[in-house]
Amino acid sequence: MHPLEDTTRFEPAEVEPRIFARWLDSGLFHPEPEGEAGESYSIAIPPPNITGSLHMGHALNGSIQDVLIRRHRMAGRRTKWILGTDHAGIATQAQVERALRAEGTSRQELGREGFERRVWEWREHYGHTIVEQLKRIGASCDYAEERFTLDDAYHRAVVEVFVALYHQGLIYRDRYIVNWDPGSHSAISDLEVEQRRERDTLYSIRYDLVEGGAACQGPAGRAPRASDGGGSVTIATVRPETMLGDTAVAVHPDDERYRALAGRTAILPLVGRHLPVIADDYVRMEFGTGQLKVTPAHDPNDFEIGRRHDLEQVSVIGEDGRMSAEAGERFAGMTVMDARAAVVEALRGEGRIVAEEEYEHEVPYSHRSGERIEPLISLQWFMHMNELAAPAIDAVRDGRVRIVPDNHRRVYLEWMENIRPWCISRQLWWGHRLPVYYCATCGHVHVAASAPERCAQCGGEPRQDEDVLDTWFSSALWPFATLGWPQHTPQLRAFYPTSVLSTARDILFLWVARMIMMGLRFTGEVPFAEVYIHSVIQAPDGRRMSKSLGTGIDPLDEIDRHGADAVRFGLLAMSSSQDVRYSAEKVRQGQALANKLFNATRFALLRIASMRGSPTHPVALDAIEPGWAGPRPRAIEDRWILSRLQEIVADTAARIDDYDFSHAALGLYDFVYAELCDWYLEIVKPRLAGEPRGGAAQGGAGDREARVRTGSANANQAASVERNDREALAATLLYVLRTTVALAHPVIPFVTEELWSHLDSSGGLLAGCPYPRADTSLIDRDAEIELERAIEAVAL
RNA sequence: GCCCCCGUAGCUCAGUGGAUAGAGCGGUACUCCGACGAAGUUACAGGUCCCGGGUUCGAAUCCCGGCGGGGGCACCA
Repeated sequence: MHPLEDTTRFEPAEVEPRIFARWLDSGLFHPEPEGEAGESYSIAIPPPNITGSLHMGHALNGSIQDVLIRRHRMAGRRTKWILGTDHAGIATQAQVERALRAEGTSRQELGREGFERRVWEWREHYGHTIVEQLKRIGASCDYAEERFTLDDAYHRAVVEVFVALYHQGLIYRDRYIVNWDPGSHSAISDLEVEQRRERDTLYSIRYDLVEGGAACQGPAGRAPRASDGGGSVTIATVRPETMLGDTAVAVHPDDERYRALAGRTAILPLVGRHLPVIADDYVRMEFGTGQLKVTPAHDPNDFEIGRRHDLEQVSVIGEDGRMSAEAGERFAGMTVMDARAAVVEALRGEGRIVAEEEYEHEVPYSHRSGERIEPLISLQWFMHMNELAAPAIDAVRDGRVRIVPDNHRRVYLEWMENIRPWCISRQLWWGHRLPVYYCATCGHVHVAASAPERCAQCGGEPRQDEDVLDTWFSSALWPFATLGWPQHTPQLRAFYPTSVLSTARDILFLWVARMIMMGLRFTGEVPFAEVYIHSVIQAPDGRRMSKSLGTGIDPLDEIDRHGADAVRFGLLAMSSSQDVRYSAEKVRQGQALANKLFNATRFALLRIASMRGSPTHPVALDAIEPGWAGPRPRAIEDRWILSRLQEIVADTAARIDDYDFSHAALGLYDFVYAELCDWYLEIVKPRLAGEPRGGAAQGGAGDREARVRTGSANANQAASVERNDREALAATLLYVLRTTVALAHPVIPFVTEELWSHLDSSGGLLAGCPYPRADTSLIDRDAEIELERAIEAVAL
C-alpha cells in the first residue's frame, strides 16, 4: 500500500509489480485439484509458441480470459487457468537453425541429438519470455503448473494417442501427393498452405500423336493434323517444366471433338515417352484446348486421375526443389524456375508452343516458410478424419459445444463436413518423434509406445522413424494432456472438461476443431463447453498488424506508456464480434478511468478521514462502523446512486457472461464518470464538508448541490447536518466505492487491487473477494426519476 | 466459384422492427469552483444511417438487387 496523500495520479509502473507479486504469493492463482469439473471454472490458454513474444492478439485474448477467470474466481468457483507453451516445430527449428548459421554451423553438422540438445538449451533461455510477458498484463494463470507440449508427460499422451489411432486403423502410411514446403524441407498440411494470386504465362503446347488408331476427327474438320500424319493434341499449362513428368493426356468423355482420341497415344516432346490418351470427366471441355496433360507426380488433381487410371508416376522434381534425374540429363539439377525457362526454350526451338497468354491464377505458398509449395509424391503418415469428425460435428450441432459468436458455427460445420485426411508427419528434428519402428532387415513396421527389442517378424533390429509429428497433433490434446491424461489425475477430474476456450478465428480448424475431435475420442467428453472467437485487432489504418509490414504495435510498449489496466480496458472496449482497428483512444480512456477511480477513492477517503478527525487512513468501512450491516441512505442522491449501482452491478456481470466485453468495460466507464463522479460526488461534497444540506449557494459544487435541491421535489426538507448524517454518508460512499472497485476488478485488476488495500482493513486481496451481486432491495425507481429530473433541471 | 462479415457524426464504434439515431475521441464555446491540470465540468456544432427497389401502420434494423471493403473455403490445367 502506498499513502494516498502522496500522489494525485495513479502510477501503474510503481503499482503493478508490487500488486502482481502479492497475487502470486497469495496462491490464489493455483487452485487445489479437488472436486469435480462441474464445480470449477477452467480455461486452457492457447499455448503461445516458445519462439513468440507477446503481440496484440495475445494481449487481447489474455485480457478476455483473465476477465472470465477473475470474475468466476470472485464468484466463488474453484478456478484454474491452465498455462503452458507450444514447442512449435517448424518455427522453433527455423529460429534455432538461423542462430546456428550465424555461428557458422548447421543442424546437420551437430547431428540430430546435438541439435535437439541445442534447441532445449535455447528453450531454457528464451522459452519463458512470453510467460513473463503474460504477467505484465495481469494474467492470473496458474504459474505454479506451467506445461510444455514436449514435456515427458505430454509426450506420453501424444504417443498413447498415436498408437491407439494406428491400431484403430485411423493412422496410416501412404505414398501420396503432399504439399512439399522446400523452405522447411518438410511436408505440411493443407491448412498450412495459403493461396496467392499470381500472374503467369499459360503456354499451349502441341504433342504429336502416334500414327494409327482412330483418326482424330474434330468437328468441321477442325482437327489438327500434324505433318507426321498422326495428328496432335494441344495442352495448356502454366508449369511447362512439369511436362517432363507427364504420363498421359486426358480429354473429357463427353467431348465430341476429342473423345475418339481416347485410346490413342501421344508422344511427349523433348522426352519421347509414349502417353496414353485417356478420357476422364475431371477435364473441363471449355478450358484451354479441352485437352489436358496429366502429371500424377506433381499435381494433386493429376494424382487422382493417375490413381483412377493406374498411370505411371514420374517424379521430376525432388524434395530439394530441383529437377531430378528423371527429368533427364538436360534438366536435372536445375531449379524449377530455370527448368521452366529451359523447357520453354527447347519447345520453342521445336516449334511446339502454339500460344502464350497472360494468366492470373492461385499459387500455393507455405504459410510457414513463405516459399512456393511443390506438390510431390512422398511417403508420409496420414490420419483419416471422417470418423473423428462425425461426433465433433454432432457436439456442435446439438450445442454441447457452443461457438460464440454463432456465425462461426456454420464455418466450422462446413469445414468439418468436407474434412480430408491430415498429413501428420513432418521431416523435422524438433518435435514428437513418431512411435514407429521399422525392422532394418525385413522392413516390418512396429507401432508402439516404446521401441521393441527385436523385430517380431524376423528378429532384426528395429529403427525408429526419423519424422516428427505435426505440432498441431500435440496441440489437439492440450486441454486434457496438460492435466495429466492418460493418467486419471485429480487435476483431470477437477478441471476437465474446461469451461471455455477463447481464441481468434484463424486457428478454428487448425486447433479448435481438432481438440474437439480428440477430446471426444479419448476422453468421451467435449474439451470445453463454449468457444469464444474474439476479434482480430488490425492496425489503426485497417491493415493487418504485422512486424514485417511495420504496422505492429507492441502491447508491452503500450503497457509501459499507459499501464496494464489501460491496455486491458482499451482492448476489451475496442473488441467486438468482428475484426476491429486498434484504437489508441480506448486505451487512453482506460487510463483515464483508472486515474479517475483512483482519485475519486482518494478524495472520498481523505475527506472521510478528516471529517472523522483522523488525519490518516486507512479508513475502512468496518472501522468506521463496526458491525456494518449495509448502507443507510439518508438523502435522495444516496438512494439514487445505490439504485444506479445495482443496475451496473447486474449489467456488468451479465455482459461478461455474454462475452460482451466491450459493453462491460464501457458500461463501467460510464457509471464511474457520468454517475458516480460527475454527479454523486459533486452533490455530496458539501455534506462531506459538514455544510448544511440545501444551504445557500456558495459557488462551486455547493452551488450545484443547491441547484439540485431546488430542482428536487423535496427541496424544502433540507435538514441540518448531524453527525449521524455524515457517518451514514461515509458508509454509503464507501459501500458504493467498494462495490464499484470490486465490480471493475476483472477488467482493471491493478488499480482496483491497489485501491482495495485502502478500502478494506482486513488486508485481504480483492482478487479473492466475492464478486458483487445486485441487491434488489436497493433499487429505487422513484429516486432515479427524481434525481434525473433534478439533473435535467440543472442542465437547463 | 461457393460461403461469411461489414458499410451509421471528422475518426473508432454502439444501436438490428417503434418516438427528436447514440457514445468515446476530435472540433467549438465555457468553467478556473473543495479528488483528478499531459486534468475536470457543461453546452453547442456535426448524420440523404453506402445506393436502388420491396415488405410493414412504421425500416439504420427484415427481404431482393447493386456498389464498396474485409475474411474463410475450394484440385480447375
